[in-house]
Amino acid sequence: MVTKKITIKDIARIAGVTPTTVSMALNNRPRISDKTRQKILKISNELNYRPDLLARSLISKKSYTIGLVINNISDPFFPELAQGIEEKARELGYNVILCNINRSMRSQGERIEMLRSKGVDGIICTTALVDDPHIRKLVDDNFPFVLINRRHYDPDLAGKINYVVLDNFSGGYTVIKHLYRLGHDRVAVLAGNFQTSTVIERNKGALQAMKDCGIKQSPRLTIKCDYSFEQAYNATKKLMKMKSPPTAIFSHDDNMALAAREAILEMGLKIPEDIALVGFDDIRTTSLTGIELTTISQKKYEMGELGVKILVENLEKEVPPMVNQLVLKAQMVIRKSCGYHMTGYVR
Amino acid sequence: MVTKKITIKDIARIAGVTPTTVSMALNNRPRISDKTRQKILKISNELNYRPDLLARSLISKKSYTIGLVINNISDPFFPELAQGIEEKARELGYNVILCNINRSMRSQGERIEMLRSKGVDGIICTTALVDDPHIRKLVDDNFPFVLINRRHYDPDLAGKINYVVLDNFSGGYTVIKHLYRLGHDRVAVLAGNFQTSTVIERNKGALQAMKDCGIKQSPRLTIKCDYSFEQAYNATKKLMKMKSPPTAIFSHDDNMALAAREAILEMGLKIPEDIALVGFDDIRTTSLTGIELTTISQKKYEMGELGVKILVENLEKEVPPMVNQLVLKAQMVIRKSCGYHMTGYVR
DNA sequence: ATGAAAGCGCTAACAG
DNA sequence: CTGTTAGCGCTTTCAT
Repeated sequence: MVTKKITIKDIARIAGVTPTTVSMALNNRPRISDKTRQKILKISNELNYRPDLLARSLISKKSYTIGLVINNISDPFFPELAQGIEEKARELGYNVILCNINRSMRSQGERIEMLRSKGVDGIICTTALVDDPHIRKLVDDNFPFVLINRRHYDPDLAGKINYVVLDNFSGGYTVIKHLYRLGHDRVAVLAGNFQTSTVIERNKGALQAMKDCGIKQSPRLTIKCDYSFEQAYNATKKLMKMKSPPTAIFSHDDNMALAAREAILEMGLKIPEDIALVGFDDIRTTSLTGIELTTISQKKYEMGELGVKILVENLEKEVPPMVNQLVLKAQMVIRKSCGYHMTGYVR
Repeated sequence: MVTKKITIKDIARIAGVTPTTVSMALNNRPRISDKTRQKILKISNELNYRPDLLARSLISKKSYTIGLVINNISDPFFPELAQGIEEKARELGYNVILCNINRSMRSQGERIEMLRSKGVDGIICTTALVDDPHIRKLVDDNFPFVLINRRHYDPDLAGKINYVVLDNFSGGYTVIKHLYRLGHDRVAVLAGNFQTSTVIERNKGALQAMKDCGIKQSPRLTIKCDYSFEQAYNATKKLMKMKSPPTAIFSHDDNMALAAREAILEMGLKIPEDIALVGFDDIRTTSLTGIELTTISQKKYEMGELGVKILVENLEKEVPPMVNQLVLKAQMVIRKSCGYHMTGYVR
């Protein structure tokens, strides 16, 4: 049995006042005499009083809790993001309910419903698809939320959704341009899920760069791997066995790039001598000696912080605040896997 | 403005019944005519009714939410653990509030209080110190909780605390024995925080193995690095500059081992030729080609699942269930960093 | 400066 | 089968 719960009634009884007074005293409201307040504070300390925030939320319609919807906390992109979110939320007085949806978009809807039922004040979603009906519903219901690393493409919703994203187009563009200048005009792309803005934009950027460089990309060189290590591994093996294999691989995330690396090394090939490799996200592992993956950096922690900041502004401003749509600049981290350190730019 | 909230009152009014009936119908209680139930269900669907779980919790004293206290979700040990926890919790009908306490034990107490105020049904704690007063308080209050990867040493509490841990003693023992058999009798230890059972036991195991092997360990070879990458990096540099440097390093976690690796490689030394290296935890990065760190495996996902399972059993059994203290077997993953593949066991 | 009464949304005990 | 009443713990008018 958990020890009996102390309520303001108990304190009131002991202090010889009413619950109202106790409530007022504990919430530092004015119009309570110092003497009474002190007495109440003392008793509440002695009894180890712990306010029931659920009861308070029932009245105030504020739970000071936000929901975080992510694919999978084990994907190395998310821990830092989640840390930024949790720590910023905490700083602003909020708790975070974590929801792993593991790629099942069906479950995304349920989880969002659950979060709303549990009274979260807002939601941070990192899993939205470009035509996601659940996101549309949130907008329709005027429920506060922010997308991180995702956009929604519905034109009706265009100006209404808060988001924090990297400039993914520019990221994809930069990578291909970089590779081209290093002499690569046959670049395979290991792509994520094409239902997400992230992938669509990275890919668009890549294609645009190819076009600008006069490369015509064979569709066979763009392979949908859905952010899966295994799929990327297998795809790479297949790519390298082609009659004329690519001379470089651009992976939509570092995790798949690491998978490609395993495949490549296992085949006895060398990075970057035999094949250049570029990732995306700049997860920690990429900087280790011997890995040294060229990649696009993402300030994951800061993105998390920003998302929370925007969300909480929405929650706490009386007037509906402006919609915030942040697009962070993409920056390339050049390491050894692209071969830059060996040759520099050819042209 | 968020769209006005639909309550059972609204449904009741429309259906021409009382809120009680609606409540009963929606909760699938017997004694409601099928006709009424159907009508109520239909209306509640049409109105997009979403039950207010906070209100329900206020009565039932159950929130179906558990608190997860960890140091830092960005530490690579935790994401998989958290995933196991979240997914198992979800399967059992619970949500998870994530609390990063980032090594500030002061904050641990506050976070636990906050979680309890928010009405969590139980707590999973991965940060407890061996004499942690907050844990003692939970026991005193009879509040349901489970430690993961931690034990508490208070003899009064010995039989009362649920936990899931690896056999850390055996882990430490195995590593040293392994290194000794490979010819290493001068092994440095990069240690975590000695206020945790994890570290105390890993170290005890290591010392016992040294004793059994007839090694007398210089205290200068055991260095407290507090699980910090930077501290481990610096410590390694210092170690390697000693007059007679160690021939092997045992790190209390993989993260510090990777730091040691960076330091070693930067100094132009080779692993394992110049120095053998063994980690702990078997995080993903360790298996990559070129890293190939020998380590002690931890089934992080499963530990998380087990923790939740034990906790929820505690929450849902009418009779106070047995205390569960699970000690999982430690298993070594031999890769290249210890040199086994080159020499095998000498004796 | 304090108290009395009402109610947040829901459920449970007891009637009818 | 359904309604009435009461109450979870807290806050919030409105009195006094």
